[in-house]
Amino acid sequence: MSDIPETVSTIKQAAEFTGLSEDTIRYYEKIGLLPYADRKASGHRTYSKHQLDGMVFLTRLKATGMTLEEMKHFRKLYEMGEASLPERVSILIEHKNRIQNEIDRLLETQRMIDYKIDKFKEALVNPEVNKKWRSPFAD
Amino acid sequence: MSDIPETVSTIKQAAEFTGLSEDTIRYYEKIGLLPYADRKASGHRTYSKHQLDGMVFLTRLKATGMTLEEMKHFRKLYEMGEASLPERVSILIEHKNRIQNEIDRLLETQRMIDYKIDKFKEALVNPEVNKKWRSPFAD
DNA sequence: TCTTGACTTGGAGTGTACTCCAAGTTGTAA
DNA sequence: TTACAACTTGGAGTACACTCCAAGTCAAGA
Repeated sequence: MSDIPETVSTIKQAAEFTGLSEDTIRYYEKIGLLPYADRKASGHRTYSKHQLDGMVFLTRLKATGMTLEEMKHFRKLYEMGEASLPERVSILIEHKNRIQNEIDRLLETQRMIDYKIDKFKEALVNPEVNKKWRSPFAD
Repeated sequence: MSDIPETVSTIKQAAEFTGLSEDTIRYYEKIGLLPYADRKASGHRTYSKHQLDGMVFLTRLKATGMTLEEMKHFRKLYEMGEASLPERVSILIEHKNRIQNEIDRLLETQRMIDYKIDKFKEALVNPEVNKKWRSPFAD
């Protein structure tokens, strides 16, 4: 049952892999969203592949609207171990529902934009349309 | 060719209709995203139905990731009249594509969350799974 | 007329999430 | 060993989008 040695990355490589900036990674560690990273003798941070995967997971949650505070809470549950699994599942289900609502809103706005594009194109072909159909835009 | 009289709203009613706060509506006017509103003799703002529709359109663009600066640009084009129609169409098409990319990312994250939920549930039923499958999360 | 609530302005303050900087240390290649 | 890049820290600064406040004006009902 020995640990499989994992290749280890510098913060620069971690930034490249995750798409986060080095400053952002340090910032996430500073606010407690990422744990205090392993260090080389020099004090330089090192990251395992597993940790990089974790960071990518974070970027997904963030990109889908989860706040840093919510992610910190999720992380805290993770650190508490198996007992927190049910709550972690329910957080993920809740977040998935939020994503679904967001998708629905985006689709609706796409339909609205399509409608407007059609009207604009009509107005381009026949300027009279423009007189009858006033695009509602904040005037 | 007389103007159809439109019912006119106070800023409070505008806020209720659009979901924006009164402060936000004044802020949008202050930064030039909304034009200087019509006033009653008292100086109080008034809004037509058409203007309210325009504000709702703004909230849609905002909710789908357009920045206030981009919306200001779009508004400026609108004020320039018909000559700007082609650019307005291309901005909307571009924005629609951004929305599509966003939808794709959201769907992908949903699939990832489903995968994780499955794994969590397996771990709940059979704690041994938890030992073998380490959730990558920033550790 | 009095009171209460809605509205006005300019400007200051807030929350989120970074982003940058200075000053110092470490790693590597010539 | 001398460059020079990469890394470290704490803390300050920034961007965006509001949000709140004070001090004053206006409107409508009892």
